[in-house]
Amino acid sequence: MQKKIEFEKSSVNFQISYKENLNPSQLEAVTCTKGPLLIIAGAGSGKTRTLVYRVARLIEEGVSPASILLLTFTRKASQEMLKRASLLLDGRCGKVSGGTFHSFANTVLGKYAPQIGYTEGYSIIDRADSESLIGMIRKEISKISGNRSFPRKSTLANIFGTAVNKGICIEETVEDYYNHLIIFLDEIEVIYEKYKIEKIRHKFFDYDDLLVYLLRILKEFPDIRKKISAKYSHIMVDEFQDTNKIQAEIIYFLASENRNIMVVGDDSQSIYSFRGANFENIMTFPDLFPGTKVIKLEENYRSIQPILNLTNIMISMAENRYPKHLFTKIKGGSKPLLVEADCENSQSLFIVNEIKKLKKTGIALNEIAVLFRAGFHSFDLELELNGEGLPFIKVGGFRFAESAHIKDLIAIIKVFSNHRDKISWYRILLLMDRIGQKTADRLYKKIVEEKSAYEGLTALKSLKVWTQDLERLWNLFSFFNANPLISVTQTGEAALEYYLPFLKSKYDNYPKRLKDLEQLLTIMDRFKSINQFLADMTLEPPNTSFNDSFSMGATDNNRLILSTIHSAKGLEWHTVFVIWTLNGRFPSVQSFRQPENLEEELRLMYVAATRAKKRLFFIYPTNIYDKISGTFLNSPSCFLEDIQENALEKCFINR
DNA sequence: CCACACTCATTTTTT
DNA sequence: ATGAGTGTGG
Repeated sequence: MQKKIEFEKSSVNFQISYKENLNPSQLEAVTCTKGPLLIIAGAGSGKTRTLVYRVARLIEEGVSPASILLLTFTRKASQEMLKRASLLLDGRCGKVSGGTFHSFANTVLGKYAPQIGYTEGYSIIDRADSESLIGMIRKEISKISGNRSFPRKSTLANIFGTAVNKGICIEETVEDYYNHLIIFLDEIEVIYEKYKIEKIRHKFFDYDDLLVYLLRILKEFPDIRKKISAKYSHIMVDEFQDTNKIQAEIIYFLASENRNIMVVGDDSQSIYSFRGANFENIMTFPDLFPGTKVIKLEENYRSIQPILNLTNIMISMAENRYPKHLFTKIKGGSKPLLVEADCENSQSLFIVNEIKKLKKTGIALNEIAVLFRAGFHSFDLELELNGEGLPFIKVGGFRFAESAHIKDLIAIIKVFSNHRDKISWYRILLLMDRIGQKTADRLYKKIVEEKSAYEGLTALKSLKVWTQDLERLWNLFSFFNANPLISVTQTGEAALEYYLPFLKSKYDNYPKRLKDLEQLLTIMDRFKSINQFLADMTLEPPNTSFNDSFSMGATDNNRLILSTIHSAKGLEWHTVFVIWTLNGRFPSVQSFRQPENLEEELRLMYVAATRAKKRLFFIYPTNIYDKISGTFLNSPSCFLEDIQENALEKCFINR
């Protein structure tokens, strides 16, 4: 300690006064810039602040920005941090390499994919694409079909994802997590093998592949590993509790040369185990990197004490591996409130009412959030908010990029970029009249024989099925062909012109969808190349749906936030409403079966509660009929029911 | 071979 | 409310 202070005084003159802006633990985390470091950061303990200051500190110490790697959960998070660091220090911070594991993998693979046989580039497929590919294989295989209970393509995708992310085989996955499907094990395995082959044939990477292949390159090519890991002298990983085994291994190899690796996480906030995240990663980190220094951040700067009292009780119900006790210096405030409503609509009305009251006391709408377990939980509330003219923005749940019309338009652009893309061709062809499965199949086979989409389409001209739709598509591609230098947006505009008739005939709410597509065109404006746009769309799809019936123009950023809890990670608001805290819904009925699932639900509730700065409400409707169990759900979430009145106030409301 | 209408089962969370 | 499978008619 003594030494460090002298060092700070003598050798470098820092622009920023770290000591005045950070508490002792934070300061230690920021100034310890050599060797492996594990930060256990409780909710609201200034984790982001610490990362931001550490970036600035490293740069002030003379580390080149490009050799700092900041891996975060979403790209928005890293951009936000680097922006804050830039404000703190200067523009150099913006040059730090930052992003998600997936986008980082994409950058590396862009350079080294030829090493693993992907010589002519690749496309990244999102979840929906990978499901359609699986669906095609599934159809071929299930001539045995007629069996209704054969798993759907989405279930199959889940099984495959779980297997990869947990690093276990299909058999084990089915046994452990999908035991009711064990009778189909053979078929599932066949489909999986075919899926892998198809991906390679089409040069597709799904989300998991990005990580898998990155790891493979790091593992199997020591010279490349050396090069990459030497490049990044300092690595920081945020939300480490939500990384999986593959990601932990990637970290291990990336840090192999310099060993200046800092990971930040909170085992109590691990909420992604369904995706293979393993908070054991936090526990085993010190074994992976001997000599790891562990620092705990326990002072909470976000919430008032009454909220912390409650969340401390909640998390004490979990098996806590790194025990911590959060405290705050923020005084006063009122106890969290648990509200029973007699039906879903009175739950919504209660919230609308409270929001109106808060507005009157001067709280901005964007300082208020309503959080829920699943995307559809907010439907009734959305109607009510629309009726009241309260503007809101919804984050999480159904995604903009996954809606059919967006995917349709993107499919056109995709086959332009990669004319072998089977998934997209099917999408485009099946839109057309008189073309179904079989014809699409035939046409696709002919198209891939040619060198480009344009030539492929030209080759179809002689066929009987040549229709007006195909003629129009051919026109579009000959336009692309004749104008190779048009911008991304111009490409999109031309594609939209082609697509418009389909949009009109397919959807009766087409003006609304057209607005989405126009929105997409403005997004495209930011990109220099089509491939960059496509990669970005899949790696970081816009996560809000434009529920803009009441967008109200200019007040854009002053809107109420509706969000899934997963999407609310890391954020905070003055007031938080958690809805549907009904036993059987949250925790969900399914999670009662396995204790570890139940525990994850508890952590999820903990994450929701710790988002609140000043006021916290839990609301649940009663008398909800549950089809699965055939009973009526009436009690509050078991995570809240037994908490005493001195930590949680309770009340009832009726319409 | 395709379109359309009907049935049954199914509902998290996301890069 | 939505998707996937089935059956029928063009």
